[in-house]
Amino acid sequence: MAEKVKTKKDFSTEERIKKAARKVFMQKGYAATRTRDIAEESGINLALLNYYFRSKEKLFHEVMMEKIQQFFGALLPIIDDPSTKLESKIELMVSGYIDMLSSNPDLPLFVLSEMRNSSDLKKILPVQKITDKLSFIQQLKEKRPDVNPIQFLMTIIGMIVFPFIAQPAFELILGSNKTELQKILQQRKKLIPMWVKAMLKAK
Amino acid sequence: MAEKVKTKKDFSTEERIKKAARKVFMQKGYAATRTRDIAEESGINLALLNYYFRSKEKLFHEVMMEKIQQFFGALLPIIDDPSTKLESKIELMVSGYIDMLSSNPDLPLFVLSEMRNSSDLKKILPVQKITDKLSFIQQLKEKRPDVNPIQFLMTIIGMIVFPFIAQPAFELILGSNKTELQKILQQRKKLIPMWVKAMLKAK
DNA sequence: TAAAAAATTAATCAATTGATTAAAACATTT
DNA sequence: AAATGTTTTAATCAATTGATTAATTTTTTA
Repeated sequence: MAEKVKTKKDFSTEERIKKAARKVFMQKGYAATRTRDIAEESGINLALLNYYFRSKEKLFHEVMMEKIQQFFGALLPIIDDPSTKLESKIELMVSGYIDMLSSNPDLPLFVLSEMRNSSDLKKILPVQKITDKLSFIQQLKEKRPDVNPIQFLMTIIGMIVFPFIAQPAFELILGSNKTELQKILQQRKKLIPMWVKAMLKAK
Repeated sequence: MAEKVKTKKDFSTEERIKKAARKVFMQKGYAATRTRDIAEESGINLALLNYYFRSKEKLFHEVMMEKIQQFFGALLPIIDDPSTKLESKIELMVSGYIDMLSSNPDLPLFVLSEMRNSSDLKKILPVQKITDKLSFIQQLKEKRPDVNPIQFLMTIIGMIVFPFIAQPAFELILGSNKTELQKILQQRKKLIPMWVKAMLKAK
């Protein structure tokens, strides 16, 4: 029941375990991960994992919260800023999100896979009542009142995120050429905004 | 070592196990699935699973091959038909794929998640040398020689598939309204082709 | 129908795995 | 330095899990 004691060195051990947990959980998912994998990856004794985090599930929960925040949170501040107009907002979110995902290519598949299971995690999502409040939604409604803004949101995010989710498949198509895929992802920073603008005009 | 004996009733038992395996594997993924789950789901004794399929992994492999075929195979015949021109090809693939995925909403996340692990599965993909042979790629090259056709392919498939992958997230946004999401997916049959045509013109 | 083969079951095994324990090593306080 | 508290370790536990076994029931063959 006693709370964890926070000493001066918040890094080391506890943080090393968490870092290893992030890596292993992200690569293999919750079910395929053994606590021994995490212990080995962080170079600590298995018992320390339970000493610091009580259980596999609790440790996972902490990592999952971080990753959900990272996945959804990176987008919200951009699309919710009322001071940037629609077109530059699109450029900002595409460019920013592609950069973030390039540094965390496993993030989307991890978050979306693990979301399906734990029903309690869904409740804690930072997605409460996005519907009308977001300035991005408002701006889409103004420009194209005839189309459900969710349709645009789905499409734009899908354009950005899907290449990361299907990365193994696309690497096969490209002859498992890793750098080629990187080049393509960078090109999309310009392509997607151009295409989205065309979409917004399409009748 | 002896091969499985194929009697007249290829359904029942063996097929019941496979059907249950499809359901449970698709819902929970390989690692989270216990053979006992499958046995229970199919109403058979646990030992029968090994009697018919030798191991969890072999059973999974059979299911996975099916699902890979279903996921990629449903697309190839449409986009590889040289007799349909680009625009109607787009309409066909969007409509057909949305229908197929509406009947199998777990398919994309399952296939793309499980692909990341088993490296041997990648080799057996029906994606060998898609690059130039596909008439769809050729047609894209003709219409827009300035853009890598993979960029279009990524985008179109992403538009179609992403809503299914992120379904739990979108259900939250829509207030976990299942029918609302169905309506949106049906609308996309017309929206996506319209948008893709606009993309193809965009400079 | 008797014998042989195939299908099914209950019980069990061995390995894995999350977690705990008790002792040891290390650090801090007095 | 002794006492106290904290961190780390090796060993072990109990539950789970994939798989097997040996016996039983059902089906097919002769």
